[in-house]
Amino acid sequence: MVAQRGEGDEVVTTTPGTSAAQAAPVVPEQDEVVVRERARAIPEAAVARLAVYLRVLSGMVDQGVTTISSEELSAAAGVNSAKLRKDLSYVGSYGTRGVGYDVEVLVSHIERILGLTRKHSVAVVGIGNLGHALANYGGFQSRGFPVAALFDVDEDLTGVPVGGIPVNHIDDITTVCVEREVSIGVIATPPQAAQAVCDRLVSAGVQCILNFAPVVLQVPDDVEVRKVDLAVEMQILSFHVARRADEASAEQAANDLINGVGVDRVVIRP
Amino acid sequence: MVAQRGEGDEVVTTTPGTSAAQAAPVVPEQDEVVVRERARAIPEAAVARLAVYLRVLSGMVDQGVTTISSEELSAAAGVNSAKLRKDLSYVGSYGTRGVGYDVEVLVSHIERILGLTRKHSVAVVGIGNLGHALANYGGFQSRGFPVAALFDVDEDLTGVPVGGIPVNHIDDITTVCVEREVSIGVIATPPQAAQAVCDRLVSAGVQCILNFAPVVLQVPDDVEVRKVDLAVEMQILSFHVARRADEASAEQAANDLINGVGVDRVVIRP
DNA sequence: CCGACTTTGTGCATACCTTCACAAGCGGTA
DNA sequence: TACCGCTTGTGAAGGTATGCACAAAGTCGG
Ligand SMILES: NC(=O)c1ccc[n+]([C@@H]2O[C@H](COP(=O)([O-])OP(=O)(O)OC[C@H]3O[C@@H](n4cnc5c(N)ncnc54)[C@H](O)[C@@H]3O)[C@@H](O)[C@H]2O)c1
Ligand SMILES: NC(=O)c1ccc[n+]([C@@H]2O[C@H](COP(=O)([O-])OP(=O)(O)OC[C@H]3O[C@@H](n4cnc5c(N)ncnc54)[C@H](O)[C@@H]3O)[C@@H](O)[C@H]2O)c1
Repeated sequence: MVAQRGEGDEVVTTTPGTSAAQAAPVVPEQDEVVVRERARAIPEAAVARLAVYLRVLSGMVDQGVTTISSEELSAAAGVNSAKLRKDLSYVGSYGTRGVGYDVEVLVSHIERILGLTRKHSVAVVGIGNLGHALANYGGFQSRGFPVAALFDVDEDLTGVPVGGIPVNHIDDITTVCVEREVSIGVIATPPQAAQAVCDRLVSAGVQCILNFAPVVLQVPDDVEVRKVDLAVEMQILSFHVARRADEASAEQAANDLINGVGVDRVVIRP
Repeated sequence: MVAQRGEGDEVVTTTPGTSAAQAAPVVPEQDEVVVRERARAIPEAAVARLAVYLRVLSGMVDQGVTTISSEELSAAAGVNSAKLRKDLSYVGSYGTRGVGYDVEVLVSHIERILGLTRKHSVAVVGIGNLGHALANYGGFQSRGFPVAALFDVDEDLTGVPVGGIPVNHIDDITTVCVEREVSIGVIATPPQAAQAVCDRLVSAGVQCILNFAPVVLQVPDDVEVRKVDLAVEMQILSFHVARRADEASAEQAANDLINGVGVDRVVIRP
């Protein structure tokens, strides 16, 4: 077991001399304060799933469901129920054995872990096809990610309101981002401009970036980038089509073989 | 070692009686034909990266680069070079020791593995904000994923050309998809409609789906779904913001502690 | 209050992925 | 040809994530 669970362990201190008591896997060195935080212990994959559970649970709340079992929730989220329970155990133990989880309690705890108790203002850069769609999309606002600023290099767009917010010129990015406390930057510019835009966002103090441009961004260690890359998604799907076709033709070939030789059955091994 | 590499091993057969020769990890049962295909052996994570390498390499071709080392390519793709070499080894051994990889050769082999030698026609369902952006996006066409059909339930849209293609009514989905050999369906409808649209795509024979609607789709085993979920991406970023803030405040608290007690240094353990 | 039943939380085995480290192989050079 | 330096390809190790299976812990009916 790696994760330290339980409510009051955000900060564990070991005053020099008084050590040795801890059942920690790593022995703290002499004269050292060990600060361990729960957050870091949650695997990234689990975080992504928690966000999905949260959405499913929100739907449940709307339907008036008050309690849900891991089996039901996992089915709705399309995952294995053991995995779901393990994911929830990172958040804490808020279920009742024999009953399940209280939906509202779970929602509030997942929200806390995901940091959704704070507001996260979003800036969209590049108000073209995609930028327009994003700016007009209501799904951000409603989930606690208000779009607070829009930027484009095109001067014809400057001042034009899109989705209720006037577009700013890219040159004002630092001032506006600081002023409106932007914490997430969304890049929807052509690929050529993406790295430059990213650099400007970073120097404006933005530490989280969602990138739609098909380029690999280079950023400092303290900046978190996530990319949405449709070409990659398509190609992964294409790979699966190809794999399926290969399998089918292999099976076909094997079956032909059977008809020639005297074999009983064909097994496709993983 | 699990992966069977080399060119001519797509179909390995063991005729009954003549077995025992194979150095396979699993002993084939009596009277059984074992068909093993290379494709399945490539980990999903590697496939996603191969798509990224492919794009970087395409850029290299345009710049006139003919040869590239794993070190250079991995830097450009933002991954560890050992990982890159292992990923490429799934594709085959096409590098030259002491030199690197021939860019064009690599491109063609990755394209082959990803199944990009075939054309994959795409249908977009739900021509709203996002659907318009997708239909107008040139990036699909240029990468071998022509948008071949658009669908919407809104009759005012029927027949209206978007990005050069007239919108069809959703009720014609089966006929049109079959006719135009659609192999990938993109769902850009409101969440409420997504599952129904998905079902219709599946019964039209579409086996690959890219879903933008924030719902978990239920599909048969032989259908591959990938989702693009902006809310989840945002929430993962939010989690990192929260984690960073926690770390900062923990360190702050610890430093305060130091000033009170007599401690030498603070270590934040992973 | 008890016992049957349900469901959580988690130890453990397994599978998967990443990273290191280095032998093998290749081109260039003398 | 023989050597040298560079880079690939890949065992092996380590780490992370997944899924099973079950004890622990609760509910609920009697
Ligand atoms: N449209 C889609 O559906 C879609 C899908 C997947 C990926 N993408 C990617 O998203 C990005 C945007 O796509 P799009 O179709 O909206 O393109 P677009 O050409 O319609 O819009 C790009 C916008 O960015 C602005 N821009 C250019 N340089 C800029 C800079 N330096 N600073 C600020 N703004 C700048 C342009 O003025 C324009 O308004 C591209 O990288 C594209 O590859 C788009
Ligand atoms: N707009 C964005 O930037 C954005 C971002 C992330 C996710 N999404 C998601 O993408 C989806 C579409 O978003 P949008 O902003 O384009 O919505 P939208 O309301 O602008 O467009 C939805 C379109 O789907 C059509 N539609 C509804 N029911 C349909 C059905 N049964 N069959 C076919 N078409 C149908 C509607 O007529 C409309 O044209 C939503 O699920 C949304 O959550 C959108």
